[in-house]
Amino acid sequence: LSEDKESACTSETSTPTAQTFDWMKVKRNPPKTAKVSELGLGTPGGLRTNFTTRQLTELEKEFHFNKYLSRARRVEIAATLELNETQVKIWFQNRRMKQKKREREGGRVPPAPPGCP
Amino acid sequence: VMILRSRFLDARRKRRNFSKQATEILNEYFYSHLSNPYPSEEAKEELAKKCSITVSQVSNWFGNKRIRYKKNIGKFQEEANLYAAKTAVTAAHAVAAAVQNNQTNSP
DNA sequence: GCACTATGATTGATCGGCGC
DNA sequence: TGCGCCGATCAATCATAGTG
Repeated sequence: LSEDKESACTSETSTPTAQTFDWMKVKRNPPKTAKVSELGLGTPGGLRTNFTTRQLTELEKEFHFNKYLSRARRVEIAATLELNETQVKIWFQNRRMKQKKREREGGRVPPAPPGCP
Repeated sequence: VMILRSRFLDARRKRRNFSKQATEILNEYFYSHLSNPYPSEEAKEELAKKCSITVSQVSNWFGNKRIRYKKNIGKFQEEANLYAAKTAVTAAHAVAAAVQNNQTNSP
């Protein structure tokens, strides 16, 4: 028994469909990615950092060893890979979710399709 | 640097577009819930079954749809009206049925 | 065949809620 | 009051499929 009460800008003059609901206005704050050196160096804030192959490889390796990181380990990895502790923390969180997703609905459907080019 | 791209030449590859009817079902839901196009987990499962795709694919579809829709509402206006009309017909049938029922049950 | 657009998937990061 | 985590979502991008 739940109803959505989204606000709508009813500027309709002839078109029944043309409302702007709140979800269409949602805007995310830009990433605050600072960096190891908190002074304006390295990553220009507001950009989605692209991890290098080396960083991803190391993170992946660590993940297989531990699904969760201790504060100390996080600091080490962040320093080694030149990333924020936050970035490492977020990476692990996303990685765990990815893992869960695979286990959940990725448990099958690998049979060899009959169609062959 | 460019080699970094080849790093993930993994899954995104072989991509299949969903069937015409699957897209039809997803769009119907999207436009009939345009005020709040966020299907619940249960709704996603139901849509996934009807469309013969996974729940994740349903989530991806709605995620992409919402972002792309609000990015350029005008571009989807035609599509929006199309599905709005479609659901309107359904509603009309319901109303007609109600009226019929009402007339036969009015002393 | 090739340029351009439509579309499904991936992913670093954000948002709101929860537990400690 | 703050922090880490979860679940969902955002937003930008990648690579491919479809269209002209």
